[in-house]
Amino acid sequence: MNPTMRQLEALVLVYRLGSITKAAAELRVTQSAISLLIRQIEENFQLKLFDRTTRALHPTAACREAIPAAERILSSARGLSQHMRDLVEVRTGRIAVAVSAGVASALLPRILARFRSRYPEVKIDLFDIAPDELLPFVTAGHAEFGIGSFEDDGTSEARIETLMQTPLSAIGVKDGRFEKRRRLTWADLTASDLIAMRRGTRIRTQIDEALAQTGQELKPALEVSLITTALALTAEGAGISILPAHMLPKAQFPTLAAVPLSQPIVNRHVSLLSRADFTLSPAAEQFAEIARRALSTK
Amino acid sequence: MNPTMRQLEALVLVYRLGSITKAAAELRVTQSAISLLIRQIEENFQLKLFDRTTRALHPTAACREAIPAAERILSSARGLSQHMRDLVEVRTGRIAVAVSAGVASALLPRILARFRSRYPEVKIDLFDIAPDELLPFVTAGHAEFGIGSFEDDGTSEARIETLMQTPLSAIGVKDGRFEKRRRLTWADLTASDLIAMRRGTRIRTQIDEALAQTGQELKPALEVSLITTALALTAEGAGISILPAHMLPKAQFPTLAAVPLSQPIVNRHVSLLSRADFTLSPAAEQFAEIARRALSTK
DNA sequence: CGGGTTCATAAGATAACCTCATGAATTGAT
DNA sequence: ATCAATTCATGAGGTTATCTTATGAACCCG
Repeated sequence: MNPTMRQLEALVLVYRLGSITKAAAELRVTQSAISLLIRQIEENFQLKLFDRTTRALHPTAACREAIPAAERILSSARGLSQHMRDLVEVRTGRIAVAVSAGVASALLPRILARFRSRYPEVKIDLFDIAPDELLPFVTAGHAEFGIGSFEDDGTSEARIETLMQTPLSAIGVKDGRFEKRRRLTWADLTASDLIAMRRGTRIRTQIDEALAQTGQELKPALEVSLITTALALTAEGAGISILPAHMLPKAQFPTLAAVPLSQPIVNRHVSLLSRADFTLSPAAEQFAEIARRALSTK
Repeated sequence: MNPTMRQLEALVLVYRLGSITKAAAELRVTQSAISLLIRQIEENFQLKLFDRTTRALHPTAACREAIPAAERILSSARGLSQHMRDLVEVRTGRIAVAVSAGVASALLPRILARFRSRYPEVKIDLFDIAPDELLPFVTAGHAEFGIGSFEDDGTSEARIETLMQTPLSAIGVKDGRFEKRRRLTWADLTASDLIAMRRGTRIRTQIDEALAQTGQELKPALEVSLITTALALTAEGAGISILPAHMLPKAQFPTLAAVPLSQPIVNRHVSLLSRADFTLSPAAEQFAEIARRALSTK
């Protein structure tokens, strides 16, 4: 029969303190409890571990052989507990996060900075992938959760929480007038050169569908694949980009401003995606919480 | 709080089998017992270890981190149990034995051979020391027990058990007549050249005291310090040695024979000496047992 | 949709564990 | 030498842990 932790604890402590009474005091139990534990472990092993007169207490050879093993076991158990506590208190851990490219460049840096300053010990595996990949990637378990814009396709495998919702905006060069506008309509843009995402991308599809419902149509001068391309072109004066406001990283493009578009207002969601049937690790939970705060106060 | 062995056992088994029910079957308890153990360890750690729907069971990241540690702990515990069992069953161990020189050469070889063939895994530290050293050596804890001839000085620290008792004998060369004698008296020897241990040795002291009580006196032609010297001299025809019969190793001196001396009979004891307040290890116990049998049947 | 499977949970039984009270042996001080 | 103090052992009794039984809920599969 295997010894219990309690028995090993008693064994080591009695050995170290050379006394049942002292060991009992250390463990905050009565002397008879320890006396019993020692007897139990001796019965388990069918072996005397201490030669004890009423006065003195001497470990036997067998005891001396057992002590190192017992100490190893106890310290491993304590180490395990400590490690688990560290995980709970996010002093250690590793999380895998998937983000769509747009989120990665515009929103993630701030979230990441906050998280890393708060929980510097946690390792982060960052996967910046195409928006369409987000859902399967997380569902397959490659990442604990994902942040980005994607369709809720209704499969119950995923837990989806909307973190922020920003209107599609016109992004143009600050010229003293443009950035003062509180609002623009789609119709206001007909005279301008427009830069939009290529047909087939999620953003573009959403725009086209929304405009079609109001009998309008987007006629971009330029179509691009990457958000940063659009922004760079706009910054160079090539035209006005049509993008969700949150996708403009202000630090990176200080000369640009975003003005919300109305009639119709087309909202883009940024959501947090995770597997419905899996608990987030404490570290991931904290990451999600920081993402929530960073994006909701915006 | 530290996890219990039982909890770790359940954790590892559930992880390995991917099922609470199967783990329960393996441990011969009900499913609910395991369910409870898992919940307990989760509460201890304040951490989900398995994401479980009613159907499936998935280890969390924390669980995967815990498993190796848990397995180490369990296998150490089993290793410890195994080691203790090996000690009990004398499949391993190490014993320190002290013997006086006379015993070492004449009696020990046979005991040792038997013990080693029966318990080949046990390491033996053999100390062949002067008879006077035997008691302090064992009392000081340098050897688990000793075998030899010594005075029982009455201090209760030692446990003394007489293993054999042999009369002092005349040891001479087999010449067709000498070895046929069943018995000789001390008086019979007055005409012969006698070889005895030097004055001051225990054997000699005992002889002198016993003879003095019957008004006799030993007048050796030669006095030596070592038993083998006496035997070698006798074998070379230098005279008759006066020694306990058991001190003649027959294999080593095939030409010699021992004839008990009477009037008076002077008995020498060979005893097993151990510390009264210490338990013998299982290996030592077996060694003592073999010594007992080897010497009593003689 | 119903039988079969798996996990969760509540209640009760059993076993493990601890405390309390007491005794025996030994030490050390008077 | 005697007596108080210390230390360990042990038996009785209560508390806590642990297991079983019984049942329910969720899910899968045919």
